[in-house]
Amino acid sequence: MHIDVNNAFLSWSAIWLLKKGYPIDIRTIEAVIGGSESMRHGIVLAKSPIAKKRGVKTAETLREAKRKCHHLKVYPPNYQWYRKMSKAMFHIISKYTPDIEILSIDECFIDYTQVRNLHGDPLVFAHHLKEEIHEQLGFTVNIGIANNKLCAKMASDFEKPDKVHTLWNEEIEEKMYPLEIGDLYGVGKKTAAKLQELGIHTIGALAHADEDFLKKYFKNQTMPLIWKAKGMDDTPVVVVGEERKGISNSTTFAYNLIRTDAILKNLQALVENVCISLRKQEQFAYVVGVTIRDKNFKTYSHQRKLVNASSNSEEIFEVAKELLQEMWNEEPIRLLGVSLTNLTNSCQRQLSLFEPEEQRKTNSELDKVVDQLKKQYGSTIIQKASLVDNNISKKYD
DNA sequence: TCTGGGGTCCTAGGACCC
DNA sequence: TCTGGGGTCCTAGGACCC
Repeated sequence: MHIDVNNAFLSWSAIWLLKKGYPIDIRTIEAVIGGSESMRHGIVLAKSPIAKKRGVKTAETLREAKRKCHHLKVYPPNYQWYRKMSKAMFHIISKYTPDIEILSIDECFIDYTQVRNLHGDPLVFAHHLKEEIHEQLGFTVNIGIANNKLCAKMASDFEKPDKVHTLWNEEIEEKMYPLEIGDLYGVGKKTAAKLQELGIHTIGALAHADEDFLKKYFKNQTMPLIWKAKGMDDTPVVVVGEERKGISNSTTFAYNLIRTDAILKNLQALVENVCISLRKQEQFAYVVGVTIRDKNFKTYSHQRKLVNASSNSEEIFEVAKELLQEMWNEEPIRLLGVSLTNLTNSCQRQLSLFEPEEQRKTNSELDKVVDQLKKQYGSTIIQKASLVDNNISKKYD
């Protein structure tokens, strides 16, 4: 089964606003959740059903959305609250099975096969679960039931909101083949456009397409594409642990940055954020990456593998600075980002002949003390003097 | 006042090795 | 008659997802 919150951010904000005494339920008006335009974060994060009916699309600019929807109301996101609602929902679902794969803040898969004998008919169960979430938390979900994850995901996307759908193997031709090619999970804008050009407009057409013909255009991706179109998927439900494959933090500035000192200060703040997250989960990173986007929206990234995995803010900042310097062409910078990947749990070190070991130990002790202080007294209790007044605040703290 | 932020996975090319 | 073949690792960029 795939469980998916209907208009997650918007529903969750609606609940929060009602709780605070706001007189209207924003789920019932022309509304979106969107970023601040003056901060240049002005895109649609979630839309109400009526806004959707007017043609408003997720991720389009607020300006565009307002053009389509004259009375559009825009509300800011509240990530802390979203995380609370998300946790509460997964908690309810976890009561029924430990086999839960959390895909994102608002959706998950569960492997019902394992608990079918316990909870009975899947359709009956899904309706019950949907109602329980609605009654306890106040928002609706869609649930898709199928023989595999791909089809369950497709099914939960059928008619919304507050619905349970099945997409059993024998229903694939009837329910999935007529859909547009872009509706297939894993087929995005680019692939959809390529397929359309080749005359393939529906999922069914892709399922029946000539393999050799497609291989000329999609190479290794051809068979996975066709399998998906046929509703084939044998990936298991994997209980996803807390550990991530990578950690990143990026920010679009309200104004393009051109001064080196301002850019470095922001780079350092981003490094601090990702390092703190990394140390929180007691991991170390082998690869440091820096991304910039210039005023023309062109994005560049450089990354470097370290000899020794690290979680040390100073050490990683030094690498990040080098990466930035080697790719920055002095163009005004719109976005700056830092990523840590190739994470590991242990930090065995190759001792260096040249690196002073004492300095390294001091740095990591310093990190520990700073982390502890932040944990005990809040994240604003201590910070680097160079970062005072920095404009990157931790959104997810 | 155009165009977020956090992810995962894949590909292609180059360096390097035997 | 110049320049094979198999492999690994690293990096930059892109597609896709919510």
